[in-house]
Amino acid sequence: MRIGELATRAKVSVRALRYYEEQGLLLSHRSPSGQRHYGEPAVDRVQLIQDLYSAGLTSKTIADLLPCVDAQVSTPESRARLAAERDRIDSQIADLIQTRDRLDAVIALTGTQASGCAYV
Amino acid sequence: MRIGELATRAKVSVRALRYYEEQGLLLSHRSPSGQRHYGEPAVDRVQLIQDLYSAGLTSKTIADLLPCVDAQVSTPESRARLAAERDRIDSQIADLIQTRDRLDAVIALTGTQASGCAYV
DNA sequence: TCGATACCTGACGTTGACGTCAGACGTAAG
DNA sequence: CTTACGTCTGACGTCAACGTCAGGTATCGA
Repeated sequence: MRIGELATRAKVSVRALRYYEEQGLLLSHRSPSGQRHYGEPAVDRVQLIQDLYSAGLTSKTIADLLPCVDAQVSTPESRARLAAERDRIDSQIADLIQTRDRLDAVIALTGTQASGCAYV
Repeated sequence: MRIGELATRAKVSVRALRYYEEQGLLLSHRSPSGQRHYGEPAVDRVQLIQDLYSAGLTSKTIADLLPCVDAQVSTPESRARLAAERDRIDSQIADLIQTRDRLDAVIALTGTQASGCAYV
């Protein structure tokens, strides 16, 4: 498929896909005229890239780690890197849960007021 | 305390504190010469602000919601806003857990290789 | 064959949360 | 009183992940 279709199916912009390629996260076959073509697995890969981005990983980190995901091989360094990122995400989850609970408490408190309006 | 001490104790930069004030997230008493002074609760407040930032809230959103936290009062709109942000954080947590598990799987796979080095 | 899209490569613009620097004033220790 | 450090207000710089625009080429349905 071409870049437009991949963008639609993976729900990202065409610009984002070109950016991923620029960062070495996504490969494409080029037609003789230079247009990018992708296989089916590209859809999942883009999704994975998005997930890693939204988990707070940077392009460079993703570029470092994706080869491990691809080849399912790792050097001692990349294993450490993977574990470090996993731990970072773990503590990020813990922080988020704390913040969510704090928001919940606020909601509960402000909810107890009958109408709870500031200018009653 | 003055801004430098607050920065140290809350582990943020002086610049960040001035930025928070600029965004309406943090108040200060000014000495006659114009220097900022803070009370003890400011330390916790800065921590809360940081938590909300790292949960993905924007300055404006935080500025909208902090009055509810302070006064423990809310309008119907702010209650909806609080709930919306809470739900966003919830799904963010779910996404992070998925990504973490995916990383775990990768670690498990690459770990099975005895030494797992790419250039064995 | 022709027009409507889709795609290409630069390259500059955007946004948020600060970093950093300049130039001037405040404050505390000796 | 001086010296050194803390603080002040602008105001420009930064960085990542794209958005957007310009000018030209490709592809495809009718």
